[in-house]
Amino acid sequence: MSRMRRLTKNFYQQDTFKLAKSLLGKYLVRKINNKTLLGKIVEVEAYYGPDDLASHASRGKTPRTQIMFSQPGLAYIYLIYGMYYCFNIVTEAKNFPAAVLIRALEPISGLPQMYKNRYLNKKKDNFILHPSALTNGPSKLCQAFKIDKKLNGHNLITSRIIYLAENPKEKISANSGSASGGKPSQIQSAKRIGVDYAGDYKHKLWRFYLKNNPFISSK
DNA sequence: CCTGGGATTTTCT
DNA sequence: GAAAATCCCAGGA
Repeated sequence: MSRMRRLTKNFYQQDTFKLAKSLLGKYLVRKINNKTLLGKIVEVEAYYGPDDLASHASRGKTPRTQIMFSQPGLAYIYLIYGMYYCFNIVTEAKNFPAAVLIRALEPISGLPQMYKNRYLNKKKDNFILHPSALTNGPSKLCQAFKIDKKLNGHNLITSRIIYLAENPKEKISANSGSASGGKPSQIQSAKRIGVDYAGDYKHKLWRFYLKNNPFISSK
């Protein structure tokens, strides 16, 4: 793994949809007890503005959603279905609520720890599973990377324990899957998952993923 | 391949 | 009190 470079403030100041697509191929870095977990982002969803009925912010500023109205580059993490977390990156200037949900990663390093984080206390045979099962869903990747509400509001631009990075060699366009000279991955747009209640907004093609990537959560 | 139900608790009505 | 930006497992085709 060649040198990683942390993404800085200006990266997060792009508009939400550009940022969502730019995130594909970037890396999530998580430090726990001096050890590093690393995953490549392969699937995201945008939640945009006060009118987006799929967004928590469509019901206004509340104790939970106030972070979405905050500055770009913060982590928005919430509990879902009583037992899972989802990890988002806040976008857009203050008072305009928007965020990008990270839906799937390709696990890059620290896989043994990810297995532990996902399957501790469960009677699964860890090593039968394909590695994609570690992080091919928004709450799976939170388990694997030990992301929970303690990190809500964390600043990804300055944090030493959770942040985003890029590999300068992959600057133009992300490569998916194997490293051996593949063509640049294409970005596929699709409907967002699990938002059937969102009226017209359920049809928006605001999910983005790397085409044919084996680590996405769904086609 | 697909469909349906249970887990579990915060959040907002 | 209902719903939720999910996951996992069982059962049927």
